[in-house]
Amino acid sequence: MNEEKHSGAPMRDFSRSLPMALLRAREAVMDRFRPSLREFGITEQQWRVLRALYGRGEVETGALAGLCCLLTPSLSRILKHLEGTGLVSRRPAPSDQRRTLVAIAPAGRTLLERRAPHSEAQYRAIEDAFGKERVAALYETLGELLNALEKRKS
Amino acid sequence: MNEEKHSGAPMRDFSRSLPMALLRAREAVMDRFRPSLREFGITEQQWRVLRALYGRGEVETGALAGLCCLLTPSLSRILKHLEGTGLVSRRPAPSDQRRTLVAIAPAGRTLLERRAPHSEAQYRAIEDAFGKERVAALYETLGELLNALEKRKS
DNA sequence: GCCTAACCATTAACATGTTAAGTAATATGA
DNA sequence: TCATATTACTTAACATGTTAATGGTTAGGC
Repeated sequence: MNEEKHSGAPMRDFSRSLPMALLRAREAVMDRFRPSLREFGITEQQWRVLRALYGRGEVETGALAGLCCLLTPSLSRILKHLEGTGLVSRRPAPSDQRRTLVAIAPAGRTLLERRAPHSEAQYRAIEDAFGKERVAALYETLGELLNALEKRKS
Repeated sequence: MNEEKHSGAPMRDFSRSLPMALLRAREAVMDRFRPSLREFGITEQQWRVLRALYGRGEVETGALAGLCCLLTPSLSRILKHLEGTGLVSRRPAPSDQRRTLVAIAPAGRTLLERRAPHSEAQYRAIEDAFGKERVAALYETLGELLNALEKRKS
């Protein structure tokens, strides 16, 4: 079932889509974190930015985008919002006026430290449900997949 | 390094974020598919819809959303676009006028069958880079993670 | 020093993600 | 059968994803 007759090779089964499999898994994980994010009035991406800035001093916009896995246009809008609500601060780099240095602001630090325990609780729940060693192994596998794919991109 | 002194427990390292790890991996994979999607003038989500409809006859909107891992508001807009460009067709279900039945149209089928070989080529490249067995094992692990998380959501 | 290329961030435009509200059709129960 | 709740989809509003274009800023060659 779920197949068609064609001249060429049969179509790959839809369940064997790597992007879909990764997306589904990510959504299942995020479902655990979304309630607390909503409770703190912050989006997933805004959280990623605060999370990346925490304990890191000033970071350039481009580097921050890499850390958060965001494209710079998205980050640009997110920073505008975070700066507006006083969670981060921005200033041009003294040595190079093209660059912008971003840092977490006191309000951002406070928000992050308040939500962190909620986040950790969900991590524990996930490890309980799936197994701590299996979670660790998954990090390992995903990191290796990254290494394998990032060399020689076609 | 990358730590701070606080009263409570130390902050989880940013590299140990499961959503981030899954997102990074997915982005690395998608980087392989995006050029061909662009070449065929279609977005990732539009492709997912065509891919899900292919070989499946008529599908209700709600079920289609589940198959594609899309929320229904997003799918609603995507279907409007796909119907406008003649890639899918929609009609109300005869038995229940609330429901909408969606099917892939001939133009959609043609587009899908033309792009499929490009997509398969990238799958082969990924399997060559990471190992066919390791890719299969990853599908397995992600599926089991899904099972573990979808029971008793808190 | 000056012109140009390269660089970095932002803005623009369109598509999607996310939550809430709206609308029409069906099911339910008094 | 009629009011009500429920269901399925759509719209709305705001935030982000994605690619292209814009606008300052610095670097290099001359």
